[in-house]
Amino acid sequence: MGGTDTTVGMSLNDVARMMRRDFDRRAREQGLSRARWQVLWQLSRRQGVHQAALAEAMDLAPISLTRQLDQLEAEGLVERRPDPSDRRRRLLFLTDQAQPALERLRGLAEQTRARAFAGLEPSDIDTLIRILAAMRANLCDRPDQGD
Amino acid sequence: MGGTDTTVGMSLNDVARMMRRDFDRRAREQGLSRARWQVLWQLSRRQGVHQAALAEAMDLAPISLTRQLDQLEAEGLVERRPDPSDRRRRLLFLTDQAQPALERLRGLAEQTRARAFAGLEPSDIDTLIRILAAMRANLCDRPDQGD
DNA sequence: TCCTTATTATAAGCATGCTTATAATTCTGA
DNA sequence: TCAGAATTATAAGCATGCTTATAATAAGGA
Repeated sequence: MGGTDTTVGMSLNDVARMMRRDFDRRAREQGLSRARWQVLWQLSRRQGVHQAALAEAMDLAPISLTRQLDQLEAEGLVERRPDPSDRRRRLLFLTDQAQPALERLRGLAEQTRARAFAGLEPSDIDTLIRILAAMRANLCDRPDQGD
Repeated sequence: MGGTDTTVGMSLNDVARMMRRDFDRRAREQGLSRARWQVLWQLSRRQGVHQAALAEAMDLAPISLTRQLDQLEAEGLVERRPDPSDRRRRLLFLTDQAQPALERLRGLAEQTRARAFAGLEPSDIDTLIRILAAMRANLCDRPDQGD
């Protein structure tokens, strides 16, 4: 019993789900979900990465990325090219089509962000960013870590 | 372009997912997932509520709760009783079996919580709780809310 | 060299959230 | 009173995360 109520974790999860829902409602008409947009977003700053590295950067199981990439490739937003130096790998690139979609969805994300943080002090948001970074580091993938 | 990077929302989502994963790994051997435990947890403080009200309290779509309750009922942890005053409703109660499961899983949640917040100041955690409460209020279900 | 182990991508199948649709019941207002 | 609207629970089917398993390839050590 560390003192703090375990509900902090539940709240965090709830708020994340509510933001996801808000964004996905906005993005519905655009035909791109939050999850797929996030892949494009990450990829835009790591062109030429291979799938395992991108999955690690996003703290996602590689297989969770595979299906998103299948769809994004089918829609012509992402291209997979063989890696000449390692035939197991496939390198990832955005296509020209991806750029406008990225910008459009960035605008929607900003709307969700603005709604979620309405009325909060900028210093609070900075604190939140700092706390989340620390938590991410704490949780970064080592399955067997006790109390 | 509101100034703040949209990645705050993505980080929040990532961290929530990482906590969920950490908890579910611990809980696997107990046979109860985080989602179902959370239903028990909320129910323990609202015995006799009907499903729509519980869903609203958890900011969940009612149907999302239905399936969890189906399973919890099948496992003997939850009981649904007809509401004599409204035949559409079914009132929810924990069974005696639920209490030990609740306690066990509360311990696991505390482990995940401790890992996630390791090294953070208690004042930071208080700030986080306050920020999350404000965000939840901002996001509370009114689908059409722009920038 | 060649056998063993690790890495990469993927497949299969589960968990849990969602939207949309439906049936039963209740409420409401002419 | 009774027809139409709202509420409650549920079903069907999709999205997206996971674990576990598999096939191809690479790397490393006797």
